[in-house]
Amino acid sequence: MTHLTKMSIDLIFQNISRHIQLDKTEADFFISLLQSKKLKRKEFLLKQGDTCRTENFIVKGCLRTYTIDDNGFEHIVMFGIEYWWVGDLFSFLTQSPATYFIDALEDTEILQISKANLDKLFEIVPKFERFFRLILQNAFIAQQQRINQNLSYTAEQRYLDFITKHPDLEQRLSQKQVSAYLGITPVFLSMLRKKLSQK
Amino acid sequence: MTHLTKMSIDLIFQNISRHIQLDKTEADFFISLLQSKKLKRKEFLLKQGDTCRTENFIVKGCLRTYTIDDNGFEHIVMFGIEYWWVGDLFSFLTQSPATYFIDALEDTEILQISKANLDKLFEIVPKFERFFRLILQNAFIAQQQRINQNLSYTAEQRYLDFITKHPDLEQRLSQKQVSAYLGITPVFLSMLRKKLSQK
DNA sequence: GATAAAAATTAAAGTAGTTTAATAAATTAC
DNA sequence: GTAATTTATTAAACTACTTTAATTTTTATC
Repeated sequence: MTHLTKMSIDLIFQNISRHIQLDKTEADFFISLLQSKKLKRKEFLLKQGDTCRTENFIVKGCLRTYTIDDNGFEHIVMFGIEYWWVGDLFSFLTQSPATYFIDALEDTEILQISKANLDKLFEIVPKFERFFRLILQNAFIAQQQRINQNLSYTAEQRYLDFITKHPDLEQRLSQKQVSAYLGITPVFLSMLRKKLSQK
Repeated sequence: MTHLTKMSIDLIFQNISRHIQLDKTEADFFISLLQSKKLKRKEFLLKQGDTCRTENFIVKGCLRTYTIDDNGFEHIVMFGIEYWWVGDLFSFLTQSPATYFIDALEDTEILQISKANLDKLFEIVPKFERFFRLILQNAFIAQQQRINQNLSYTAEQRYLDFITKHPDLEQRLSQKQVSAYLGITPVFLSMLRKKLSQK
């Protein structure tokens, strides 16, 4: 745990002010509930089975939330980059063992809020109920779209959609990570890319 | 639009009181914002391209939210039964054309709240921000689990998981609907069932 | 209660995506 | 800066799931 920088504070308020307006007292109180943390590439934020004790706002870097199946294959349920909130929500809310692993794909800096502090925040500044409802709404809609695409599209269509919708992310990720998100093998993604490049 | 019955009012308060507590004035105000509607089996609540003007609480019956792909196949992103809220959230929030079709798989009764009335509700009884945040949290977690299963499991595993987790639903749905939810063809589901029954 | 329509079953041929394995290219680490 | 490790490519054999089509069973309709 390191000291909160001015830059990271600015960044999180930039995110928050898109949804709710805070006065000075509310803003200061919110900041007092946060802790800063840095993760080296490949370092874990959460391991399956541990309890997720914080919700995490990414100031800089890239995280992935994933599982490992019975055959040892990784499956990525979400990536997180700057401005995203990440965590294992179920584990966080119920303080029960986590379903997911979360680790850093780049050196990453996050701001953390504990469950106790978030509960306190909701109680003292109820506006934050609204903030997290809005964040959740967006995440819910994005997830529903992904479910629909997984049902409706071929791997090729999903890949094309991914690079169109997230050109920024595609730059930062290895093909292995992209394939683990799309639900195909790295070998097949390589074949798709070859085929598409020949068109 | 029909009159709100005592039964449907009781049912929605049963749902709400699991998350927030209301006094008489708040409860009466909430009820004044609702409208009741009945749908016959096969009737549409929403069609792709139309604007989703209400969020809908199911009092009785069963709805499905789905898309139709370029080849005319239906893909179900969610079922809704008693106590569930359904709608096309993106279309509802932005009042833009809907992505999804929603229709009734059984004769169904719902309670509806319009966007204007929900906005008013949040303003006058902010506790409802919390209520919808909690509803959304649960829906988000369930969707994330489904994404993970679509990535990690074979069709057989997903089917077994579905009937274990939703034995009630399985009873009420045709195999065609179940297959459109699992992301496989009705033919393949039939083959799976035969194989499993022989074990 | 007969007829029509929709859903489920079965089988056989076809295909999108996997697996395995070998090689090449890129990245990491000392 | 070189060795070691990880990632990407390619090809060939394989399999989970689809497609088509014919038949049976169930459900809906008047």
